[in-house]
Amino acid sequence: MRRIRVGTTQLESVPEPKYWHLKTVIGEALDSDFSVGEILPNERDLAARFGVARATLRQALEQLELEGRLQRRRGVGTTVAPPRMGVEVSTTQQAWPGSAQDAWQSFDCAKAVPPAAVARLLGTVAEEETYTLRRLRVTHGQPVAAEQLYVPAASVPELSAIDAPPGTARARAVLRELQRLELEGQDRAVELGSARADDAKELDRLPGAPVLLVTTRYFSGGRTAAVTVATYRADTCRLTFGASGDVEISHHDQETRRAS
Amino acid sequence: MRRIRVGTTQLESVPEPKYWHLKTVIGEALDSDFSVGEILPNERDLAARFGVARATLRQALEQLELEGRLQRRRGVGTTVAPPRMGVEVSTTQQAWPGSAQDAWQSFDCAKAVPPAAVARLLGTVAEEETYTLRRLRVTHGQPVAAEQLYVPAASVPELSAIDAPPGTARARAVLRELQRLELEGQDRAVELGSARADDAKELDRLPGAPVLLVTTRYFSGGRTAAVTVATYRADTCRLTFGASGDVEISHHDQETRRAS
DNA sequence: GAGTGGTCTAGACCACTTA
DNA sequence: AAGTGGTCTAGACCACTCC
Repeated sequence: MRRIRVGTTQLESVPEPKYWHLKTVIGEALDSDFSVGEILPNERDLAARFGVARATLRQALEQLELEGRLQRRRGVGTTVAPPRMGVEVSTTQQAWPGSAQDAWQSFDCAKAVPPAAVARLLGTVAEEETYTLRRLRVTHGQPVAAEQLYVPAASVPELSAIDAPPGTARARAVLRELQRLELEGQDRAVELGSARADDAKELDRLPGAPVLLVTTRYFSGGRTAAVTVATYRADTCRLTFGASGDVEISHHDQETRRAS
Repeated sequence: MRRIRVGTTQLESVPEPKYWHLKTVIGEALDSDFSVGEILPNERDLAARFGVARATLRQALEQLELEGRLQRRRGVGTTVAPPRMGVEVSTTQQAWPGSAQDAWQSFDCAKAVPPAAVARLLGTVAEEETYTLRRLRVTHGQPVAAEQLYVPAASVPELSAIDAPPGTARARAVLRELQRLELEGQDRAVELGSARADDAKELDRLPGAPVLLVTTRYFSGGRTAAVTVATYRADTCRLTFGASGDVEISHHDQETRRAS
């Protein structure tokens, strides 16, 4: 976009996009001139101040929000976000969901046909209904993840569908039955996704917000006995595997000064 | 945006954004009418076909790309992306970087002052120089991750700076010294980030592209002996922790059909 | 040079929160 | 009612790839 000239000789072309440059400038300002929770000037003011269109300014803010440095709320404003919180995901010794106090609160259970992708993981035949629990993970008073737990009826044979009506009671019953099985192993995958409408609502985000999808398989009796798909807010969470949850990490400045 | 009316009574307001609806429609079309690698019509055509502005159409495509369903390349076009590849990140038994064939190829090593965030993890004093290796991870012929490895000089006391000049030779020397230490434990964190310019270039993406940052700490002698920050392409990678790397997972359809 | 996706503009209106 | 961020438009030009 800008071209640097010395005399009349064009030395270097700098096609660095405006929004990228803006992001850098604002990012540095956040480090030096703002503190956590502070509100920024509104987008129209900022755009005018930097002499760019609002759409361009927004592109920069979007990136900063993606990196967890800003928080924007419609009707309210843009604030400086606190550092991402470390959310433990590993649990060194493997355990069924619902064991002990694992920071999740169940609040619904129905029988439903799982998405094709989940059915494939479970190894169930298409259209087969499974228990489908819904749980929410709350940390420091903030909802950080919504989870869908899929348990084929075959995994909990002693649970009759008549035991409890759909709802929290049945959710507890399913989790209780799972504890009785021997957990032979588990498996995790993390990928980027965008929030479905229902997850977004529970996580207090807009639909389509970037999220980290954590898919876990639980093995028992030589089969996949259960599968969970957890949707973590990507803006506020850093998933930790091990004991690093208590350490402050911030990737705000990634540049490295070279020496030799 | 659209309002559904029966007679003159407004029954339900559907403020679902256009781009969100578009994303759904195109997503379904991808499942039924397109196969992996196929090229879509260009953005101007698509926008006209759906009767929206190009910016709106792009918002939908951006989301689909974020979810790993599309691949867009400037000057070329938009193609249907293959399912994300599972990339093993855990290594069940812990090991130093560079041990055995771990799919990483080192190609540089310099001494430099690490970013403040990394220095904090290492527990080094500010401005202290550390060995700074750069590695690339290639899977199926595709670069999937770029990594920065930080090793304080104190961790490899037997390595004299004069041993080897900066470059691949010194990189090998540092890794070799690390193997001689006893690894007492390691630690991982995963979070969302955007690609720095240098990483983006090596990963064949534009700067700012969404990436998964994997930060690993290696413990030895009661200290943090090394830290790595790996930048994985979020569009093409699914990080796996365990043995699930070989299984096909696709989160294209997440909807669940309810029953009871 | 033609065609693609990437950037940018200057407006408009909408949905939401707060006072 | 005022002010915020979210959505959308209709254009323009740029950087890149490929023929």
